[in-house]
Amino acid sequence: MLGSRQKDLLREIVEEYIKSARPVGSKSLCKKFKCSSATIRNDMASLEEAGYLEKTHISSGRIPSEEGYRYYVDNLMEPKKISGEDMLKLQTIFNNKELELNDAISKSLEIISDITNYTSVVLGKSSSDNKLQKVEVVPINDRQLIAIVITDTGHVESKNVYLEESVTAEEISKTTEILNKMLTGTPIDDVPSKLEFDIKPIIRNYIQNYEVVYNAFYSALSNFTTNRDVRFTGKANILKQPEFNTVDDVKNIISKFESKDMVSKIEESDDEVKVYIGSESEIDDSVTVVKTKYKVDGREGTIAIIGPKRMEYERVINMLEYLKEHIEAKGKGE
Amino acid sequence: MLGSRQKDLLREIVEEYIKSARPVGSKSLCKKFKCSSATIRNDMASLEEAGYLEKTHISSGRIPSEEGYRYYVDNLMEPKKISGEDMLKLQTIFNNKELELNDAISKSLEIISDITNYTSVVLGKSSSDNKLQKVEVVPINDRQLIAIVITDTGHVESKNVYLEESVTAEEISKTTEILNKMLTGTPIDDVPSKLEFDIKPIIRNYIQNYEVVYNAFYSALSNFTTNRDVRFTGKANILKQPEFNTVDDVKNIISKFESKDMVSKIEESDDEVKVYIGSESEIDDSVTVVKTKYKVDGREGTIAIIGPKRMEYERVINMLEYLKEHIEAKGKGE
DNA sequence: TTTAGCACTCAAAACCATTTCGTGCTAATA
DNA sequence: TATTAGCACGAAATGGTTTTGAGTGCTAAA
Repeated sequence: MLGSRQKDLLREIVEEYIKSARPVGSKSLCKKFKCSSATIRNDMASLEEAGYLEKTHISSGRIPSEEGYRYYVDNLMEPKKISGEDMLKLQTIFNNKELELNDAISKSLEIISDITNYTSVVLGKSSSDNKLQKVEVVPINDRQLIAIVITDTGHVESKNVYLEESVTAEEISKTTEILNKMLTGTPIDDVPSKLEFDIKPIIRNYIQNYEVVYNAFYSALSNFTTNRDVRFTGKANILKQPEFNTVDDVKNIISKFESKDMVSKIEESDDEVKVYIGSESEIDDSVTVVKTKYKVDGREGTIAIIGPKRMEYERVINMLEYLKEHIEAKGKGE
Repeated sequence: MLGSRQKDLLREIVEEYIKSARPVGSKSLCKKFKCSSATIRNDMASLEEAGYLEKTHISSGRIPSEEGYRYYVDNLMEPKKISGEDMLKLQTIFNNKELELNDAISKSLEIISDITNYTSVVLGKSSSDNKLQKVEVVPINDRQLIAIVITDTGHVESKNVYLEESVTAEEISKTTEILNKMLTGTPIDDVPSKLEFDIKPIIRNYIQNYEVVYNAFYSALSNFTTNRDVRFTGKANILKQPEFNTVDDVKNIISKFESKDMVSKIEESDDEVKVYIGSESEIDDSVTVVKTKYKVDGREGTIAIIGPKRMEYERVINMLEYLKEHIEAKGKGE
């Protein structure tokens, strides 16, 4: 167990390192603790023993280890309160009634990225567990239609329908009617099988050239993009952080950011604002991810901030909490 | 004017440098030209005089200048023919009938990025000069609607409509009817003014609580995202190129890639495949952009490959030409 | 027009000494 | 027992020197 001065010391070291990005030495803490550097060194040694501090080389100052950051976040951070300045900047966004919720979220994260120099992400919830509410069909020309699928949560996805031969307008509208009658309320994932087993036989009875129509709609509606709405802001920001100062570091982190499974690693299922430090992030040992889920009338998403482990934890956590609250309030309020 | 051996020499130097990324010296070309290094040096000096070659320092080998690449692309490249291997990889995509055109384009560019280690971009045409073809309105709940706007070229954009008070279904459908009657054929850019001056007075006559309805639709339909459909693939690829070997180079190029006006600099209006070398690219002096416009029944877009100036020009140009052809064929064919 | 030969340049690598920062340890002290 | 002063030591960063190697320009001869 840590003594009280040791806790203070750990906090001081973490915060100093967050500010300066340089290993902190014993001498620099003397005044603050009103004792000699030797005393500090003794405590530092205990903290290192306990796994909360590290050295970059045998005779360097100390930097926090992953566990050190964790302990700081869990036990040492000051009570949470967003700074007035930060709040002000975000407020203007949410006061603007004109802005759609999605745009407001994007804009907020842009601001956060700009003022913190970290990277931010919005990740819309996949629509796979949504239910189909309506299909609209709009003719573009005699061989092409657009099918617009709307889910119960308001998600819209449009698909092109290419007909191999032209089909009369009545046949299209009859098909649309059948699709709506049969598919409303169907979970998106079940649409393909329902098309094949329930709808195909019915269309056959009503439509002359039913194969053309069926094939066209089947290929349009069978593969819904699990296309999530993903918006990154400030990917290049993280490069401003001094920890990325060799070519390899930079290349490595950029590659991670661009990789295909990046998105899956950001998704969050916890309602609280959570902090994933270094290896906990699963993205890269050198970064921390702060993220949370938001829920707006059945529609969910994740918002996340990615920065170096040496991140301004309090500030980011506070901003994210504030943002989450306001997103959910705006979602209800309007 | 360049002598015939000088042309051969320039070609050889460009191609060697593209392969090796290292300045090429006079001695290494002796065997190929069956002469001494001194002779080569003389010709190199002329080529440098003419502006086609450069030195990295006073006693280094030569590298092509921007003009050197330009001359190579315009006059020295071999006749264009895509390699069988590259073609094979792209063919599989276009043989897959299931794939939608947009997906096929994305997939092709993914492949190109993977096999070349360059970055590729698809840029859908902006919808600003499209005309509104239809507005569909779908109720989500009593305070929220979704307005779906479809253009004559098949572009679909959905907007959320938030009502301040609930409005009857009849009023909504009446409004929809009016919108469609008045707005069909209107260029997207003119929608806001038409709403205000033509439609507002009419709605007033038909709808009880017309202000609520009008305000809701106005804020939904007044700002169309000039949101272009932009898809980058392999942004991190360019970092594999040896020219980006200092931290600053890497940071610089990544920042350029992430900057807001990147998109506008990629758009292409020429039907041919065009090459923009270094400063011609307007993105960064260290990159080359190869790009072309494609047109599929009235819908246009740009496809582009971004790589170092030291790019495999022939290969990229050939692939892009092949791709453009097949996109347009597929667009017609189905 | 081509070539051999030579002097010269510059970048990169290797080497070395010096400085700086901060440590661990020991022994003395409060 | 906790703190402190003092000292020897380690590693990184800094800066200067030398060496090496690739490749050039120029001149004079073939």
